[in-house]
Amino acid sequence: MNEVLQILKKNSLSVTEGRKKILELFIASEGALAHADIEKQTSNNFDRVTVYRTLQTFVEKGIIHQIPTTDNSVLYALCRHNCEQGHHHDNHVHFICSNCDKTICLDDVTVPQVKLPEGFTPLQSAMVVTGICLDCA
Amino acid sequence: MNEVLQILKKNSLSVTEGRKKILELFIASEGALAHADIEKQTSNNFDRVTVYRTLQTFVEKGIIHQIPTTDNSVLYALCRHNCEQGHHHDNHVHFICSNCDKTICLDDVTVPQVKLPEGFTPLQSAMVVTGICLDCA
DNA sequence: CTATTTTTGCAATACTGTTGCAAGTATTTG
DNA sequence: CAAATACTTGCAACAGTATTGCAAAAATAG
Repeated sequence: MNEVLQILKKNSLSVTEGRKKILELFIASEGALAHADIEKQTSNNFDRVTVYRTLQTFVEKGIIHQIPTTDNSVLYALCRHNCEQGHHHDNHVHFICSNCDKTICLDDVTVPQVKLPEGFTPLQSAMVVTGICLDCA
Repeated sequence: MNEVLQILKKNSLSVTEGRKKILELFIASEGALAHADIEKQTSNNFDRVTVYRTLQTFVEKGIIHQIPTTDNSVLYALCRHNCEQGHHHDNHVHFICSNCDKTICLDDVTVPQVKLPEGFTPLQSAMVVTGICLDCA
């Protein structure tokens, strides 16, 4: 409960109902959340615009990070390993369960380096693995 | 030119203007294409719906594959290494240039295997690397 | 060339995301 | 603690993106 306040303060964000609620959702949820999930789970207590802006703010502050998908949706997840200043978000692997459709951050699995062809300079890498998760096994 | 017909026949698809044109676009383009690119480059000769349906059909047949991104757009690219039946699409690395914004399939760079925590079974892996490409170096 | 199957385009609809601005809420400071 | 300031929210309007049903048109099979 206090965790939420700490995070907001630490990032010099005003403490508002919306931000508290949305942060709590992320903390409570195991996996990643899409914008639509959040709207549903807050029972439309907040304006769509507010949710968009809150997510954007959280991404900028490095509180959450975005996960790439192939289905035209963007997923968001908490940065657990207290990443600083919005850097280093993408160095863990994301797992999407094809059974329960949950997206899980494998915080302990780092994205391996790959050898790129001559002339390509890597800056950031993202990796998404699809398969069957722990709960569905 | 004939390549296009071959591909369509091989997948038992009717040969139509739209499909031919869109396939030609993919063959001509080095990188990946978004739905919007295709609409622009066909000068709106085809209905938006037709483009959507064509892309969907091509994905189902395994002619093209989707590339995950974090900005709510889906990119499509040709499967070069004649993947069969829609399998094995995601085993090469995709590169997005942060300078020119092109997305390039690195067909020769395969996605490395990662060790997942106990209980997770991988089926498919996708990897996207962001950085500076050959042309922008 | 005709019959059948497949694909297209239109219309309607729904979802997703963004911006400006006024009103409201949170924080700062004296 | 109250007033001043700064920040956040909600509304309205808008733009872009994606989906579905159905009738017309085109492609393929016989």
